[in-house]
Amino acid sequence: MKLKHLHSWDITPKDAVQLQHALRDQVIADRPLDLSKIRTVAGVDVSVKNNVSQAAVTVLTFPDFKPVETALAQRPTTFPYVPGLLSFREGEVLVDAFTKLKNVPDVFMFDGSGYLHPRRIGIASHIGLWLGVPTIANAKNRLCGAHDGVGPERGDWRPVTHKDEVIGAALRTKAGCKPVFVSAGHLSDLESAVSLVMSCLTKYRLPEPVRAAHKAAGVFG
DNA sequence: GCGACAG
DNA sequence: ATCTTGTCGC
Repeated sequence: MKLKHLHSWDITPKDAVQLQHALRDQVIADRPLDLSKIRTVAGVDVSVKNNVSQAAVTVLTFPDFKPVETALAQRPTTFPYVPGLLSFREGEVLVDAFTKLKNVPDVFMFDGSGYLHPRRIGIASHIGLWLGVPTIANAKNRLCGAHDGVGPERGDWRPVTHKDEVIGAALRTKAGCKPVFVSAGHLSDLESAVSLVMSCLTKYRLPEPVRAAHKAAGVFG
């Protein structure tokens, strides 16, 4: 698929923060998704092994999760892991994988945060600007913000707030397991993101698109 | 100053 | 993220 080249990935952590401030206003995180029109969903993930990053984008049919296509890409891992700057560590290799992707899905589900970010531009939102296609975020841990206790049943959730703003949701995707942190990416909104994640659950804590991408990224070839 | 901190 | 077997709990 074709991507929009918005900037270079060869920058310092300090300049990356400035770039986030310059890009944040372009992110659309208040646009509802029409779940009834979604026919394909792609999971996005990156694994790191011996200083080599491998990106995986796996497209699945929705809502039956049949595999359609998986695009992979590899690159030396250069940018360090800095909380809040994950998109600069995984962005370039992800763009390589997206460029190889033939089937453009209706929405991309990232393993990481989106609007739930100190500057409201986590990896799902940032890369969403390059994609120009709806994205949502599903993180396994909380990057920032706070929330009250989440109920014990699958589907229970509580808003995550940061500086008096609701930026995401702590969602119980499976009883007995810790919640996941859902947020809007780009061209989506929190409510739609929570609905889509819930619609992508089977018998595990993580939604199928993310599980599929994680599995594909972990196996080098 | 101290603690928190996606993957 | 990654290093790693068995084990406790819903």
